[in-house]
Amino acid sequence: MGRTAGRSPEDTRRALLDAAGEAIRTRGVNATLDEIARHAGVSKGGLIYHFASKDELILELARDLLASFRAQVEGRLDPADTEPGRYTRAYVRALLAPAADEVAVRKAMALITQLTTVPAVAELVDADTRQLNAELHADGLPPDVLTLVIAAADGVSSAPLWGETVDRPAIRQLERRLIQLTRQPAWWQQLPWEE
Amino acid sequence: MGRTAGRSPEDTRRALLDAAGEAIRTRGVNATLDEIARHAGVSKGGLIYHFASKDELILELARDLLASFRAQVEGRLDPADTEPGRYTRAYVRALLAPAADEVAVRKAMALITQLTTVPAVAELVDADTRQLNAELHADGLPPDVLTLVIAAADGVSSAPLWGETVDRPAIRQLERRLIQLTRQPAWWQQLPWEE
DNA sequence: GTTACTATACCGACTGGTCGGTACAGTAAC
DNA sequence: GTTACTGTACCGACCAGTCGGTATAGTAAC
Repeated sequence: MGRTAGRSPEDTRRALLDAAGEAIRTRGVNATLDEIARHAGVSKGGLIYHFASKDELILELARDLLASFRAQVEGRLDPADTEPGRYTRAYVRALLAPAADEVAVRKAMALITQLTTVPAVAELVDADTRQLNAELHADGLPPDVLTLVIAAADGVSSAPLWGETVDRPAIRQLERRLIQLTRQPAWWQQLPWEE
Repeated sequence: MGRTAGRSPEDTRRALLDAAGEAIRTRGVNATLDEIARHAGVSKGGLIYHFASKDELILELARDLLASFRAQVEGRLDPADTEPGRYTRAYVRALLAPAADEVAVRKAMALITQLTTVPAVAELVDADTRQLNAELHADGLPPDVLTLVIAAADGVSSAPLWGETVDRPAIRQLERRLIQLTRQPAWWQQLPWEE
């Protein structure tokens, strides 16, 4: 048999990556190739046609996730915003914003942690993190404020790892406050010091 | 052969749990029983003697990690501190303090995320998180301040997941500021609102 | 406009190795 | 004699990767 449905190879590839993500997120990296393939409406042979090995599939999935996260951040840059901290604000929005793809972004975090068992992926993630951090630190905010804002954003995005579902309104408020902080870094730095 | 070294069964059990943690942290849940056993200086048969199955070993490891984290938090409760937010402060200290076991606590986070691929562990973690959250919310702090403090602490502890090593001084400062915040929640709530 | 051929995009049966778990006989410490 | 193992041998399941086959689209000579 050949191309049965009117689906383009690129669509199949996409479907395979999505299916792999879904499967690995729930079942871990021991998710079967067969399982992934079938979930994408393809046979195992078809999967292998697109991705030579399981490791390659996983590596490609990792690349895809990192790239899409980058795109999320970049997409949330405010063109009208030229003040220091604009990139940090986009970062916060990407991690906290309750858009339709918010779930996707945050679930991706949980997924990546699974993928890092493949050494090549671990390196990839490490390099990407370093790069992202460098960009954030070149954003013009005082380091101590940046540390807080990044930590808070990361914390919220890591919450689903523990199965917890944080309530939306609280996150929205936190988002607004964090962004406000990047505009008034002095506020945080002037927290009165007792003792 | 029999008991070769003068090691108590409890020590062997401990060694097995530690070895399992180390192996799974680096190689994922597909780490071999044989591998784990040898790393603990025990044969595979010896491992099975203590843990009937791999799932049981993993489940026990998860229990151990959760319990030791609880112990960490409890151990950092200040007996002289009776103000609202005392439990939250212990939580922050447990996650951010640069003690000798700090690395252990934070690495444990990365490990647990691996273990959650076993459904029973996922439930366990979920239940534990819910409980912990309930205790934190019953700590007398305003919810919005609590959200920030928890998120920031979680964020720092999740950083090693991405391979990044955050610099100590920055974390120490953040720790002090977060604890300060729990003592002056109004400060955060009075962050001026422009726009 | 039919024939011939090629490239693409798969299918699915099979294989070879890996790994969890079992079984058991022996053995050293307590 | 019980506990706490060692060491070996083995079974069965599962699974990644291989491979021969197949359907379809495109191309191009005639």
